[in-house]
Amino acid sequence: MVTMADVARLAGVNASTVSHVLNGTRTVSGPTREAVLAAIARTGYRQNTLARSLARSSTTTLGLASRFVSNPHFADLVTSIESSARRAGYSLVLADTHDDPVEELRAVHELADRRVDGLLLAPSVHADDEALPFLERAGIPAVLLDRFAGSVFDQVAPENVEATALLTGHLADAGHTRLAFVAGLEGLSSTSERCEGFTRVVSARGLSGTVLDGRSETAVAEAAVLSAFSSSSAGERPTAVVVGNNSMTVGTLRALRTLGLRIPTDVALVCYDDPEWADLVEPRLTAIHQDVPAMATRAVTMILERLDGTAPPTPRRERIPPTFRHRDSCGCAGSGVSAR
Amino acid sequence: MVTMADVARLAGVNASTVSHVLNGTRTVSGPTREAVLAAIARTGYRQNTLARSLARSSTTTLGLASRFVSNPHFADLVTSIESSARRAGYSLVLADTHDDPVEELRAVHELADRRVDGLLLAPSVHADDEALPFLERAGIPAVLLDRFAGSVFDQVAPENVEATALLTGHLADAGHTRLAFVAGLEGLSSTSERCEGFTRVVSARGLSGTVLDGRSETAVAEAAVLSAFSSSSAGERPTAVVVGNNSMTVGTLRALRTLGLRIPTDVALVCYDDPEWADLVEPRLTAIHQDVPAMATRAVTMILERLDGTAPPTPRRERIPPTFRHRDSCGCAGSGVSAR
DNA sequence: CTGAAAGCGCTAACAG
DNA sequence: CTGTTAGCGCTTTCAG
Repeated sequence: MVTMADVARLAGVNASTVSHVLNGTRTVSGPTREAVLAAIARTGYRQNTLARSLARSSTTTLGLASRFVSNPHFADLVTSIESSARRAGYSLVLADTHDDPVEELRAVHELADRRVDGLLLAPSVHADDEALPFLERAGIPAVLLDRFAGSVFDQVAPENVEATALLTGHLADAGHTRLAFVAGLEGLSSTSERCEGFTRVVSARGLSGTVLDGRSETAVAEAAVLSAFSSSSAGERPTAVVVGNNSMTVGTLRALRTLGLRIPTDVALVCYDDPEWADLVEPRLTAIHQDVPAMATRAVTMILERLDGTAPPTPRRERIPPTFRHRDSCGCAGSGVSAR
Repeated sequence: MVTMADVARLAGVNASTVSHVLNGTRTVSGPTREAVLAAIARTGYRQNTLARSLARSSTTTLGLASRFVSNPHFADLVTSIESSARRAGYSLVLADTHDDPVEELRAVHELADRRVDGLLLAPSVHADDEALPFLERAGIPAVLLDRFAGSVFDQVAPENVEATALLTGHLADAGHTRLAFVAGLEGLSSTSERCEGFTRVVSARGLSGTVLDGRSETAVAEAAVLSAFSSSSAGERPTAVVVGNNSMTVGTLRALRTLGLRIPTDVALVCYDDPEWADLVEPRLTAIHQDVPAMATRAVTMILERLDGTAPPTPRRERIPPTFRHRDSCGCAGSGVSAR
């Protein structure tokens, strides 16, 4: 690879001059600049970001640590983050946390070792134990994504409690009295918040509410629903179910089909998260749609503000409001009226 | 941040010794190693990958350049690549090509500037013009993913021609004579190959085959199908359609529903790509399922072999065989028999 | 307006 | 078994 020194030699100038024309960091005379540019063109010189980063102790890189696999929003998330990041001149490095504290710590270490300027983290269940303290100690600016944890970093997540309460209330309004909730991975703030929304409505209205553990996974949710619905007689089983997220909705649908239960006739269904195919299935799914791109770009903005010092001194906690998509799977009177 | 020199000082040794215990690159006496390790623990020292990479001229980083947005396989792809990469000790840096030659070149430059050791690229339509020659000139090991382009790099992609021919033949076997094909972005090898599979069967059997341009996008496909099916009378319009990929399947389904056409009664449907929800819609989709994780891990293996010199001198071109998932949307006699 | 020189934090001969 | 000494390729004072 051709280096800056090579270019300098060819242009008959000092390396520092080459650096300065490249970075526009001091005024360079017309002819000199031309010579340098010519030499660059002739040699096909490309700056070595590594050396540059080392010298400036800044990498213009953002790290994203999140669970990759079985995260339905992952593609959206990465796409939005990458584009806002690179609009600001930053690259993106990834590390998978697997939603496991050990892997998460490894991921965060890895990113820290690569000296990312800032870090976006979807905190795992026990992020407060190791990962967050490490980041704080290391002084790495971070924003927490999708879930809340600790209190020293900026956080941005969708609103969960009210949204799930809305979903639950919607079923109750339609006359259902025996409800089930398919819950996500235990310990995540998103899980407990959605659970809270469900429980709140159930107790406020004196309904019966069963919470099933779907562990945020398709297969687990499928098994949980299968066993819950097949073990109870038709007169006792829930007549409506609220699903806690995307992947578990897939599992729930599979389970109900296996059981031969029709939606919404035999059991009504509503879900947190609005998959791309929500309006393609029969019946179309009534769902809470979260604005992943908004959350992603907001997170990037927050981290950039931390980096350039324009952020407020105290950590921010923000909620992105989701929207209700009223379709047919709820089986309520007004079903089929709105939204696509 | 604490540096290696700090650790060395604290341990009462030379920096090189610290380096060697960290890398296991020469034998260090028990006590010395202990001292170093203790110092590392006490200081919370973390290696600076930047400096290390600069000194070793190797970053143990792989770059992935691909279209992010509206790539249904993206999440799978990244997940698989990241995990195989990090099993081998490599990190992953991303850059979005947007499937546009200009953005692609920018992406590739960016990755090159970061001195990735190897590059995985889903080549855009005109990758041969700029991006590939650049990589070749720069001597950056690369493997092409998902589509073929040029002939100097290793390539791995799903089989397209036979798979699409199979899909088309399946419809023909069921008695359809007027077929339509919703094609992807023009210029991609995957598009032309799938088109070829369709066309081959259509002409071999003397059928009528219309090719619609869906540009690999949901909305475009939707519009194309909408206009094609509404402009022709019931007696002339295709009775079966083959869709070229995932995103366009969504568009096609939406269009058919808008038109009030029932599947498979009014029009039979089969598609290349097997979305997660293929068995959740009514009717369940008959589809070609490609093994994205297999392709991803194979690509990583190939690049690693290039890096450690175990790869054959001549570029490899490999196909990952997809599988046929026979479900109900084809409406053929045997429908509903197999697969979930 | 431009050159010289010191360093960023680490690795890797080269000595001993 | 361990210390010294050059770099890796760039940025950035400091002079001039």
